[in-house]
Amino acid sequence: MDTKYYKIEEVAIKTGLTKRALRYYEEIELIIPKRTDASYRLYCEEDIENINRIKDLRESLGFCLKDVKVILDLEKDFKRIFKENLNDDIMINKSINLIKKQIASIEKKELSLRLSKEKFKIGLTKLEEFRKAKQEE
Amino acid sequence: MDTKYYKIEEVAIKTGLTKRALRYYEEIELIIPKRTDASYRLYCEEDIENINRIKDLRESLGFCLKDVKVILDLEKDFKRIFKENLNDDIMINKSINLIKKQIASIEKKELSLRLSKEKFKIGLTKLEEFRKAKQEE
DNA sequence: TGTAGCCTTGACGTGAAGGTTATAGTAGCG
DNA sequence: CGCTACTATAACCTTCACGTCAAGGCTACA
Repeated sequence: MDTKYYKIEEVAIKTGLTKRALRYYEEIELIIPKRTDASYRLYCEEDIENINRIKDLRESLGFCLKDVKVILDLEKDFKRIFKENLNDDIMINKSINLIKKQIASIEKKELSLRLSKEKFKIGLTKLEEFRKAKQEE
Repeated sequence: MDTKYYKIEEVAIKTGLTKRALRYYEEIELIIPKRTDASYRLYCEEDIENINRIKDLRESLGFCLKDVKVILDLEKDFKRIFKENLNDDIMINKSINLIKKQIASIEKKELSLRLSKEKFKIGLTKLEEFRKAKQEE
């Protein structure tokens, strides 16, 4: 496999994170890139996908990096189960339960968002009507 | 108006926040309760509504307290406009634009959540099928 | 009137998520 | 070979959102 690798600055530009953030993510074992002989970090495509995923989970959805780690670890287990055709009941059930929890947490957030949006939309309509009335005054 | 007022501990229990958090919210001018003569904090119903809103905006939606302040201030303006029947074009337009921004930001979050949930659901189905297949082995 | 159980204001501590600065190694180019 | 632009680690600094004492004031009730 001749996978393409990216150095830290390219990744920073591609993802919009800072180099410090990327190094920090390695510090907390969230994204661990390969290294060159001179120990330059080398990120592969999958790393970048995960970094974008992290950005989204944090910025849009308000997960902290600890939560994010749980999610990424879950997906890792997940891939291993299929790849290695594991027959580990305990692990499979653990993964299933964790996924269900994540889905429930997402659905809770979705509900909050819907309600919040409704509130704003009603306000918007009222304000626009108010403005129109004032203009016709 | 004989509004009901609550002391800090009652509010903490009612809202699930800590007393320290409530004091902090006052420190950053997010929720500023009235005071007794002995300067005990007295929260009214509207304060409590706002506190619950803050909880939701933060915990579920991942807004930081600064963002929350912008939103609450917006709602305050909003109420003033109607209550005082203001004819301040600039303020009305500012409010409308801010609300639109908030709605857009919420819709972005909704999209992220939908995608994230889809991903988990697909994974869940695959895992459950996998487990079933293993059990029948 | 005393005392238990609230409340107040400081002031310092803490964990998360990086920012910043300093010092030094490395890679490519003329 | 030297220069420039990258990279590395390490150490310290910052902001947010509170937690945690400490020292003292207020209130209700026996």
